[in-house]
Amino acid sequence: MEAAGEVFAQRGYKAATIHEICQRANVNIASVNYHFRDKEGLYREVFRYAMEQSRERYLACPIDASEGRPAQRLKAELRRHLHVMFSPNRAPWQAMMFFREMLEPTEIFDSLVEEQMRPYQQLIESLVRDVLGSQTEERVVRFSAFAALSLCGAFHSSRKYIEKLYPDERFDGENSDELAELITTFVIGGVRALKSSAK
Amino acid sequence: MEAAGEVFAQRGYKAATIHEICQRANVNIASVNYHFRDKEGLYREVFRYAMEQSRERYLACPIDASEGRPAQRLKAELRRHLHVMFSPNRAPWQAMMFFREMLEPTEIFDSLVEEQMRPYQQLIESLVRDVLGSQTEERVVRFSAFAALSLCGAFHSSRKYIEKLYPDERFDGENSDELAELITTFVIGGVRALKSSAK
Amino acid sequence: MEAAGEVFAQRGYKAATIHEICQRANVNIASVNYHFRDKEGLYREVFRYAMEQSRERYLACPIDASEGRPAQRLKAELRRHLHVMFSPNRAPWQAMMFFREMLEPTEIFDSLVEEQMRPYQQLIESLVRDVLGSQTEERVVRFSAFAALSLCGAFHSSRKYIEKLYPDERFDGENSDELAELITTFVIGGVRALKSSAK
Amino acid sequence: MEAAGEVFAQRGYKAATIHEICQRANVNIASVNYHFRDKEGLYREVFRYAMEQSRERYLACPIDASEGRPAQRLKAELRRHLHVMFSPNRAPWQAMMFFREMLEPTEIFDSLVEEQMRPYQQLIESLVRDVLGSQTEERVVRFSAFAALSLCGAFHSSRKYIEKLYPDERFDGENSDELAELITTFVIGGVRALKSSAK
DNA sequence: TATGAATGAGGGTTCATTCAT
DNA sequence: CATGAATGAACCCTCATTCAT
Repeated sequence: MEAAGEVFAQRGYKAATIHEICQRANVNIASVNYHFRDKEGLYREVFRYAMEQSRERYLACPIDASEGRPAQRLKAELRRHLHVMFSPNRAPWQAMMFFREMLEPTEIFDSLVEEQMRPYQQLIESLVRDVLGSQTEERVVRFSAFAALSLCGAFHSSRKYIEKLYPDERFDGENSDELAELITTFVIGGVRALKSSAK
Repeated sequence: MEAAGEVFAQRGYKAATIHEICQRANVNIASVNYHFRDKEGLYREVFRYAMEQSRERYLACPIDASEGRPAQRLKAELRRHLHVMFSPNRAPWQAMMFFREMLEPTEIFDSLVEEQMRPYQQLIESLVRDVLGSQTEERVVRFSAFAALSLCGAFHSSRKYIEKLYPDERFDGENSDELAELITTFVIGGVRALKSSAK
Repeated sequence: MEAAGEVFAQRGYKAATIHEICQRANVNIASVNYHFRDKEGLYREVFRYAMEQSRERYLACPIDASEGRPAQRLKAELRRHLHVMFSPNRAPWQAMMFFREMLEPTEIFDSLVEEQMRPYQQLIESLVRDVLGSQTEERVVRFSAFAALSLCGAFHSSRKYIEKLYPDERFDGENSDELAELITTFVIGGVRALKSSAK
Repeated sequence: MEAAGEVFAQRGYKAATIHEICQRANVNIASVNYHFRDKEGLYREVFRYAMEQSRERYLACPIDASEGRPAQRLKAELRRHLHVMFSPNRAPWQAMMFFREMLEPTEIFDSLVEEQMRPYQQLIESLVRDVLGSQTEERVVRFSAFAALSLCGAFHSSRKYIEKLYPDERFDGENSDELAELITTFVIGGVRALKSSAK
């Protein structure tokens, strides 16, 4: 029944109907109320499932370099992040659900932030801090980490827009490596520029 | 009836009810069908209205620098962009509607892209091209322009998320100037890094 | 505004909308309520108008023979009746409205019966009585008159059905004369058969 | 829920409300949409049901004479037809629905004609042909068959009109036998008259 | 545990009518 | 007289939920 997430992702919580969900899963409509008590219960469960899978995915794809110069380590981690995000065997609905929660947070948003996003955000922050030096203003570190991640996310969430804007260009999974190179280079450049200007 | 956009932005097209819309506007429910024929007609009209306002806002805030070094001109334009986006008297629902269209495009999305976003995208591209040099690969120019704009957008659209992540930090309109400084510095750094690596 | 009858005839009283009516007549919707007070008021007026026109039409097409043998006179009158009914310049909606009233009588039905149908029915009855002889049972006379008229009406009201049943046959206005010949012959034959059996 | 046909027959498809239907049947309004998907779905089903019942009714009332002279056989069949139509335990709404379809055909009308009416029409035609002789013009046969059946139908569908016209006379089920005698005599007379004139 | 039937709340839409201009 | 705007009632339909089997 986890494929019900597709519907939630595609339509949003309110617009998604358990009718469509159960039809895709070839189960009875009433079973939703039996197993999850509520439509909301189903949503919560699907969300938990998505977070779990997301965590596993990061664990399954280990950090490929914990050594090297700080900038190289940040680059490597961002490359991994992009790789996971654009992974072809990753259901695209999971990212969609996360995005929806950011636009209109429900009560579940808290757990998403705390359990999933903050830890990763802090990992990126530490890598950024290594690049910028330990005595850098915390604000700048946070800004950089957020900028780096949101940039990665933007290329994923705005796929449809980019497709429409540049029909002959491709900034998606098909040439994910080249995209990763562009993004990481850009981010590192941005981070270093902040380092220089902070002096 | 333009304040109906708030509901569309907050709830999404399907989940928004004309009941709530008309209640906020203190008008009869049936008036929607009279004036706009449809719920969809109302949505279209609200969207047009948002685009119109957005255009006016950019015209009202004149470009503050058409001279100076290329990087300075790009910085100035991004600063203006951020200033317009975080403008306190700007209804926050407009950005929200645009964002929703990017996530799940309707038939309206085309006009949004062509009339509103592509022209501005091209303006940024030309500024980026000035920084990178005219013989830069088109792909890199496009990437940089999109990255710059999406970075600005990210700090606006993820306000709630940032608030939750860093309750004591502020990356929003209240200190928009400082944010603009960080973003523009980051972007210029990123663009320059691409320039260097492309050689 | 008399062309509004078309809508009433085509859709029925309830299903007809004054919107469609006023659109066809190129007038304002509110004018209906101004001139006729009600939708029902409009209907009544249109009905009156139809009855008036129907009367005029019969007067305009005078009885072509008041002499000859009784059977010939009945035949002549039925031929005239069919001729009027299938008259090409006669709006088909008038018959339709009358038929609708027969299926679901409203308060206007009474006046239709008394002012319009009963007089004509009595005219046919008298012609039938001439054929059958004056001492014929009243019941038989009435039956024959009704049968004759309803037979004429059936070929008009069931046009669509006949078209579907016999796509290559035509029992309508285009060869109204031949149809009249068939019907009148049939009716006279029927009436005479009743005369014989009554003995 | 088959008693919903009463409402459709009385009011017509558009004017009939599922509210009234469900109230009569003492069921929830939404159940219509659950079982028949649509108001139209309900209509279709009710119509099918009516046709089914109509067929059964004819089977239940066996042909009472397959021998005798041709005119006697036609008479017998018409008598049976009238008997079925005026059968006291026959819901009057079924004829009404058929009649409505003839006046304003919907997409259902086709199946009504093909499955129900054409076969019976052809039966009557063959009986008429026996009376008239096999080398009679097809057109005359068709005309006679239609005239015979529409005459039977007219006395049923115009009951209310006849009641108003002759309040003290009765041409309905109560003395159905006498009516049948009148009609069949009339029809045979008409058919024979056509036979004579065709020579 | 699973399923088909039933239900009530709520949503969008239509439409006749009224009102102010 | 004419008209555009506004309104409330009513209708069909969807959908989450409950219930009996």
